[in-house]
Amino acid sequence: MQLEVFTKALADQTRLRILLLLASGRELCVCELTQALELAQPKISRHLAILRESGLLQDRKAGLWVYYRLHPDLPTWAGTALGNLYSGSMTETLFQLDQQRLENASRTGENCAG
Amino acid sequence: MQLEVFTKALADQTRLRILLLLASGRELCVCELTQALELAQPKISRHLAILRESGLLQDRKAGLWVYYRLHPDLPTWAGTALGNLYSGSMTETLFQLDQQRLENASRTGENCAG
DNA sequence: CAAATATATTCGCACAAGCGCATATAACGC
DNA sequence: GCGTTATATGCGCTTGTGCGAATATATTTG
Repeated sequence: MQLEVFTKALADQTRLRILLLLASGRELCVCELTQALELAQPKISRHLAILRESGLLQDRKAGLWVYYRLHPDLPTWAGTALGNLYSGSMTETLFQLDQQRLENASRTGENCAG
Repeated sequence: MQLEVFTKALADQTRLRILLLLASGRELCVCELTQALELAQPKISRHLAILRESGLLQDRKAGLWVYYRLHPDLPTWAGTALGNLYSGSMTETLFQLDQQRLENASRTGENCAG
């Protein structure tokens, strides 16, 4: 993982929001992300593709769904840096709401044909 | 310090190189940075201005020189994240050479009318 | 095979960002 | 005040980047 690739991947709000939801090591499918971020699906998919091609995320297909998680080969410094950014996100409403909507969606299990 | 401001500030190679040289808490003047990065002075100055306006750096004028350092009000998570990126930079020649050229310049004290 | 659902991709566009070059500003020494 | 050194800024240009809207590709179900 090249440092500049890493920082450029973080430099977009949508990608940052996605990464913070995955920072804990959690695995999420595209529709869960669209619900949590309340953004159009093509937009999410395009940014997920960028993160995958940058080596930050790994995807796993399961039937109709595609699950994304932090890439297991991510170097330690990168994972740790993400954790620091997660700390920094605690004071910003935007990111907090993402987390809440994610919890709500996975608790109620609503849609994604789930 | 807003998370997105922070990540966007890091998303340029020149700014990343500057920040990694300052990550230790060290204070450097513009001419030391131009020597270490081997880049044109106006380019360095413009990126320093971006980092200052983003709240990442603080400047201090001393006669003919302007010294830059990490902004003292930078939140803990930001400083720690920079430290992690510094770890990530250890495997990349580009950043290593910056550090070496900086050491050489400050050891020999060459120029900057020094 | 058809319909439905989940995800990915293409396209044209608008805007942001970085660049080189020239020049402006500021502080110092004589 | 004048020249010199250090730093900052303005300008035109080119490239990159994100966007919305439409469409394409899978996979499942009936």
